[in-house]
Amino acid sequence: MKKHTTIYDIAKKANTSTATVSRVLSNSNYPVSHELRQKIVKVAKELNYVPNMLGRQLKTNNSMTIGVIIPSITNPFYSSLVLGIEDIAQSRGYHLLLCNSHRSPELEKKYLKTLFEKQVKGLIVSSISQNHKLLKELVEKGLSMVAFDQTIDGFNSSQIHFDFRRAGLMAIEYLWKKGHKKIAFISSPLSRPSRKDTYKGYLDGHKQFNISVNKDLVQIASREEEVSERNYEFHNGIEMTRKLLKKDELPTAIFCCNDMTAFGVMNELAAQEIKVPEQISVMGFDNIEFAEMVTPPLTTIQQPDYEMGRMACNLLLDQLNGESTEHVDIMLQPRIIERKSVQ
Amino acid sequence: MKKHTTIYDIAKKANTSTATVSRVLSNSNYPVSHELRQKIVKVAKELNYVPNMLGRQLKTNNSMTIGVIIPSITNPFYSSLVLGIEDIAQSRGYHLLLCNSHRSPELEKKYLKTLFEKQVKGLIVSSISQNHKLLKELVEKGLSMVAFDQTIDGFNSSQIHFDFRRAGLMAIEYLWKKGHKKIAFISSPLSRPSRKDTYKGYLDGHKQFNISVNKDLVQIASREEEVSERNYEFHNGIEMTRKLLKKDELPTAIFCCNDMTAFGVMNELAAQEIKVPEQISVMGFDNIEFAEMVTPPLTTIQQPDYEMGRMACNLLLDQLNGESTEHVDIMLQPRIIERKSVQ
DNA sequence: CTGTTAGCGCTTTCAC
DNA sequence: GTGAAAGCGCTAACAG
Repeated sequence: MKKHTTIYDIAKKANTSTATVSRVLSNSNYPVSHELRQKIVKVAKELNYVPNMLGRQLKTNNSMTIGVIIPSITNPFYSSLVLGIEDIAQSRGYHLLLCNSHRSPELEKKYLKTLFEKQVKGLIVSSISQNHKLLKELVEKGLSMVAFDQTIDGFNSSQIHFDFRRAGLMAIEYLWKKGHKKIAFISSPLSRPSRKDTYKGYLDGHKQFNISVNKDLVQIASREEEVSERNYEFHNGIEMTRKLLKKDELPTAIFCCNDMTAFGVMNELAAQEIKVPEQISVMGFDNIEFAEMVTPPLTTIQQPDYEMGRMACNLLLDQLNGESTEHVDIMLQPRIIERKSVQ
Repeated sequence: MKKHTTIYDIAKKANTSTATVSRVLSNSNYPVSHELRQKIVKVAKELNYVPNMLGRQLKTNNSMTIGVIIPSITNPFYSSLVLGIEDIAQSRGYHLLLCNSHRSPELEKKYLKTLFEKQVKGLIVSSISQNHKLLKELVEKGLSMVAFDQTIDGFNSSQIHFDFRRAGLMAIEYLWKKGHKKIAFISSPLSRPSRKDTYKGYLDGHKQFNISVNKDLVQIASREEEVSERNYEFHNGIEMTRKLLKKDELPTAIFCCNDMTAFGVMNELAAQEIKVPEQISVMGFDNIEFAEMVTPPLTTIQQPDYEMGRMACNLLLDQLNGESTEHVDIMLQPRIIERKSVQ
């Protein structure tokens, strides 16, 4: 584990200056004679030179690294999102610092700080915190960011939204057209704006199609997710279904706040020997990869996770590179994916 | 987006030197008088100081960042692994650079190089490349690494293995004890040592329990996964099941190389109206989160993904911090998770 | 305790 | 085309 060779070593051996070596080895388009150039490249190879990017980064104040903060990579929605982000980042020469906030505002805050200290200039974040003071501060200090899921107003930053409210409405419309009038809603707590909007859409749909809302059919968890809990959504789906099935009036269809919850619902229905979709239809939300893998394959609403990731990253990098200074606000539209869980 | 304040600014305003400021602000245990210390902290706050870690990193030659290279974060096995890694990294003050190799040796190589240039001193890798020349070079140059899945010999690095061969054997033993004698094996290509070992275990089991191996029951994909293909394992499971069901002799149980493949198998069986487990039992491998969410819940072999991630990261960081210089080789043992897909 | 100073490895004026 | 030299922001001898 000896000393690494630096451009200084190369300059010495090639009888030239560090300036010229730098010009050649950093692919600058600064003119350097062909012979010298070749010599430098040759010597660099001989000495087994590996550039130390920290030097460059310190000098140029550009770390070519972006940060990503999400609740948990274990959630397939986020893993697809991150894959999309990383694919673009990689193709444009950036690396990606991954941070799982575990839905903890404290952790999120810590990450925000340390990423910024590491000179991350671009951030893609699905913020859990209600308090955007720090985020705002950082943006003022020069951080570029693209936000997901949550409307963060009051400062300049691009945002990618998904029309949850419309999605909720579309779900009800779809179910209503299939003849359903007793449609349950099963959800984890409405602690995120996205969930609230989905629920609003559910209500919108009832109004629009003149279906009365039966409170017994709305089962929203009151208990918040524990930070370290695994498979929370799934288990909550089970729990809420049990509650639902104890009520006097049973639904003919269940609309779930996400696919994992829907899996829990289907699981409990199967346990109680209720056939999906023959006796009760189930509709999910997200269209994660597994939605097509369960039996019956889940009818759901697509959130274009991978594409959202790519889009977010391109947006961010354009912004970072000054290729586009204006901040965009994108509202992606839902699409229903018909499979077999709704009849 | 003005100039950031540096320790120099603080030193000036607090009438002291950068050395002292650094001592205070970097939590060094170097003695500094209480008054001066307080003053520095106060001024730092006033000036809204944010340390620039690049300076420190360049100086100390320690980036407090580790790299992770995996095939794809979209695979739930890897996302749990990465979560485990990140949880430990975070708790020990490190950040994590995530790289998806997409099973491309070229991409893997590129990541290896760029990570090293970024002064990443620790790496956790599930290598796809057969050629470990570069990896070896980097380790010689001072990179610490922990490898997964693949035996990389010839140089010092910790490795975490899983006993795939024994797992294969255990699966057959389990199935045999349930009375199965016609056990199919469905797998993606045996391009990774882990898969080969699983298959060896399958054969071991047949030998041990005196079951003759019927080649018709062994369906291993010949077509390699395309780099950008999504849900490959799932679709391969479907495809191989179709092939299998065309044969004269049908199995009473199917052992799959991983859970995703098992989902494909179950899906196709359902499509052909074959009941699981009444008519054919299905056994998976990995115990990803979704294994308990499908219907029927999948009986499978546990690979302790999250724990492996934590372990790998702790190992790596101990090594980096010189807390343990010896390189460990760990072989984790399989455990059968009984659910409902085997009868 | 405190300050001076010399870099870490690289880029980038600026002068030649 | 080329090189000298001044830093980027920070830490760590070393001297006092």
